[in-house]
Amino acid sequence: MSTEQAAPLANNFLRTIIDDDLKSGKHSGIVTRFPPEPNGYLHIGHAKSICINFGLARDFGGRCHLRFDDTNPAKEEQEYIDSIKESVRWLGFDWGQHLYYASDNFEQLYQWAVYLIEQNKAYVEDLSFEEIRAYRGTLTEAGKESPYRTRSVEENLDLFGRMRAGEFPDGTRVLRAKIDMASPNMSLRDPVLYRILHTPHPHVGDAWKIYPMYDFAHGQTDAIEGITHSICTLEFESHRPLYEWFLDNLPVPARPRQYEFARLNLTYTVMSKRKLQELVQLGTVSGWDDPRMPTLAGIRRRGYTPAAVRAFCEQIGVGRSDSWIEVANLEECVRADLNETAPRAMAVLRPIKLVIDNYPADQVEEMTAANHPQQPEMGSRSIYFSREIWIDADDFMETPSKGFHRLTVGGEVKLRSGYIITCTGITKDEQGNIVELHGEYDPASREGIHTADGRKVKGVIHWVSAAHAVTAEVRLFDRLFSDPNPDRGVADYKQFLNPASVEILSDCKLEASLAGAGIETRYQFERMGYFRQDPIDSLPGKLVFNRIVTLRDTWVKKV
RNA sequence: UGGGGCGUCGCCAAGCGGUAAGGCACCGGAUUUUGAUUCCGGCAUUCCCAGGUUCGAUCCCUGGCGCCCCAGCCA
Repeated sequence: MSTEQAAPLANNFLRTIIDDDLKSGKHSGIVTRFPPEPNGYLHIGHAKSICINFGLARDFGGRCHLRFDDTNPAKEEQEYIDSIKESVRWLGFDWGQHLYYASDNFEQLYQWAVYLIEQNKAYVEDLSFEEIRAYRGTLTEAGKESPYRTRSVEENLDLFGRMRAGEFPDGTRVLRAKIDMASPNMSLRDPVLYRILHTPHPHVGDAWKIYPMYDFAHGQTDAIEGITHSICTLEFESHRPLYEWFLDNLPVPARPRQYEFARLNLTYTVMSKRKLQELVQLGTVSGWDDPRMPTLAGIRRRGYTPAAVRAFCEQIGVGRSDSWIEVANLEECVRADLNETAPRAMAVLRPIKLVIDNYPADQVEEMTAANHPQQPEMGSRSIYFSREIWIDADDFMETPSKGFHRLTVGGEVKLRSGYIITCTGITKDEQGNIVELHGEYDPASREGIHTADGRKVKGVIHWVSAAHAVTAEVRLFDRLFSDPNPDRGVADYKQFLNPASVEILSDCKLEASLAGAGIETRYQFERMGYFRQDPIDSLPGKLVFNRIVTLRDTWVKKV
């Protein structure tokens, strides 16, 4: 009898490796880590890494650390440390007590550097930045050994100690590992271990004047924390031999392994921190949390749910081949989640008035509308019907195109949760613009979409009673770029910016129940998409809703 | 043309020598007071190409082709 898991997880190469390690007894449990450098805001690509690392730990009964890879104080700030923690928590993951900083290991790393010097495996380099580069050789030519490579252990120890003491200015010396200047792998040509930086550090203050490089810190930190599987992106693959060299040549307490996966690329967006930063600085977007940004702060503000982002990461899988995921995939995950959980409501975005001439001017009816058509347990709410209502301009066409089955003069349409109405005429101003529509309702049509004579009305549109409507601003977002791959080629990615990536509608008419909308509640404005109040700009007296994502629309595609 | 990787449906992705999972997209059709949802059905005789090994190859071998990464005192 086998005792297999009820819900088999999608397989991927990392799970296979872990499965094997657990079965062979190499490890009795796994420890992973998510190691961001606090030099910016996290984006959807980081979400993939977070889901992989925390997800693997969860699925295999291990643990995942949150570790700040803070080895370069010149780029790091407390603000980023805070935002990263917040984003990881928002995504739904918990590192428990396991919050670490690479910088908390600076003393140990320093001692290990001294150890390497004593083993004659590291030396202090006096060559300039330019000279080091020249000596390094090229991809096809071996490098040359530095004249300082043969310094005595004593001199190296003395110089390195003085580097730490702050005796030398920035850039004047570095500590290098003595490996192989002729290695075909560039990262093994005597890599720099430490550089002098008289810069205060966001976590350890001004305790240090020298800081370890990523390569000298990462693997050793993994070993100190007991990480079993150190998972990073593909571009670090060529660093793996160096990662292992340090573990082989230092008295580290454990032997972690590095594995690489393909980073996430999304169509219609740029992911590089540098470019996102530029968009913020140029004012192209309102900030790191602009709802159009692929940052976690941005999609969070827009209204994407953590569950949807997690589902997306699960769905795209993990592999080693460079991939470009279509944004439609992400959007579909958001719809799938919101369709289940979002209560329905009606909102008219581009209002046009419809006067129902045969409805008493002083009458108001209270009608009941289900909050979710497939989930009666979500209850219902009251909406009001009166003589004058708002309908969406897009739902009326004076000269309808073929296939249009919304309102047109002489045509009839069902008002969702209301009556069937017929449009009897249009009132226009001198310029010929439509001022208002006129119509008549069928008192016997509250239920269903059949007319008194048994015909079936094809169109159902949303509406809001003019006397009861709440006015709000609604922001509609589109993709930031109009090209599927703005990052491609040498051309400036900014030329692909979508000039219409945001549309602000300031006179939208919402049903009264929305006036008390909670800031966290996501609604489906029927037929218009999913919306939520902007957590920053929406105020009690001035409602502002963001459109999170549209509904699928098979009609616009046919037009 | 140094080294390291990758190449399975439009986009992802399982597959690990035994005769191509799944998701998204797309195309039908049903249900529907959201042109939404849901539901049913369709969607790779073929796995970059060419040889080879084998009874049998997407999986092994050889040779091509294409793409990505590496020459920061960034991570």
